[in-house]
Amino acid sequence: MLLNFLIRNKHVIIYGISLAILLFVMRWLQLRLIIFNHAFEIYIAVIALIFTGLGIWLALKLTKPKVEIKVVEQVVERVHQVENTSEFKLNETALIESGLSKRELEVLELMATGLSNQEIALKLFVSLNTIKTHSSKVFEKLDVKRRTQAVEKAKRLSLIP
Amino acid sequence: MLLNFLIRNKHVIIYGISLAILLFVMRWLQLRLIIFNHAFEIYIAVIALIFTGLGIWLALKLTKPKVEIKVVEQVVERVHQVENTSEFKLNETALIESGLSKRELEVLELMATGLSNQEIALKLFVSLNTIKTHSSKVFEKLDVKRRTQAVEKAKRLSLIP
DNA sequence: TTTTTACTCATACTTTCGGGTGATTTTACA
DNA sequence: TGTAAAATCACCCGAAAGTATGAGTAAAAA
Repeated sequence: MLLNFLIRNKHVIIYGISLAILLFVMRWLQLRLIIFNHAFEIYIAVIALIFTGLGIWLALKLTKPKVEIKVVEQVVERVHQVENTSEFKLNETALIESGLSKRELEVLELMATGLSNQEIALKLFVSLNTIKTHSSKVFEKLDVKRRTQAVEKAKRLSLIP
Repeated sequence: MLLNFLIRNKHVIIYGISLAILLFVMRWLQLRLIIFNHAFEIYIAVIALIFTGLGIWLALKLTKPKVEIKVVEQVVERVHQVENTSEFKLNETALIESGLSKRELEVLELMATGLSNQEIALKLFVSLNTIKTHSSKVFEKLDVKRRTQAVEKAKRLSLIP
């Protein structure tokens, strides 16, 4: 349907509309900037910067991290706490068993670095509420109550370095 | 050296030069495009597109490639609770430098196990407020803002296992 | 002996966390 | 193409964490 089409191409449409609006604004701005010397160059530079930023934003937003987790075989369990010197080996088995999703693991990792939920949200380009949801699920899946416990347990299970 | 500097900032330099050239070309193009109606809009659109592309390229170029996790087969030996031969060596120097007192270090250690302030207070037979005071001092001395950061930093400094 | 330091505790206040609920949107897959 | 899981976001509310300030006490250092 048309509606479906519109929804599916939301990003593109928003992008197009933004571009149109920007063109209009720029056109309007030109009328009063034109009186200055080099206004044109400044104008172009501003546009270039804005759209470079937009491009970066687009790339970050639309790029999907192609992370795939495949399980072929599970052999044995047990964790070993080798005093790692720079060599961290993710315990795939424990990861699967924990049931953590990609995103949840990502949040957990950032959590372990000591970031607040707000900081994590900013880093991942999502809202604070989203991070709260993720972290809640992490706690649930790791069967802990606090982020400090989650980090401690995750390290013990070699889910994070 | 200068050469090194140039190489290291290759991307930025190329970007800057491209921008300059583009400005120049655009300026030149303007002279013959200006005669058409809406030439300006076309002009801007072209710039917008080019720089959007540039932004995308930049983002893709500067962003670390996405990771792909694959599990094929795990050969894990059973390590039976050899569970640390306790090879933790406290970094005395770092401890002195940090200026942490005995009690503060104690609180920090319990913190690292994921205990809440209330739990720590119960464990040490002191009031919650006392623990809050201690933890505040710990954060201050470690120059961090949150307990998760404190734990992370303390581990890095080998103040705790 | 005086001073300093560590430890203790309190009150008041702000911020962050975490639980609970519900909803929409993507994505993957059968 | 419909369904299930994952990801996103919102709002409320209570608990926990953290800040600021002040203060009393005991032990160590001067």
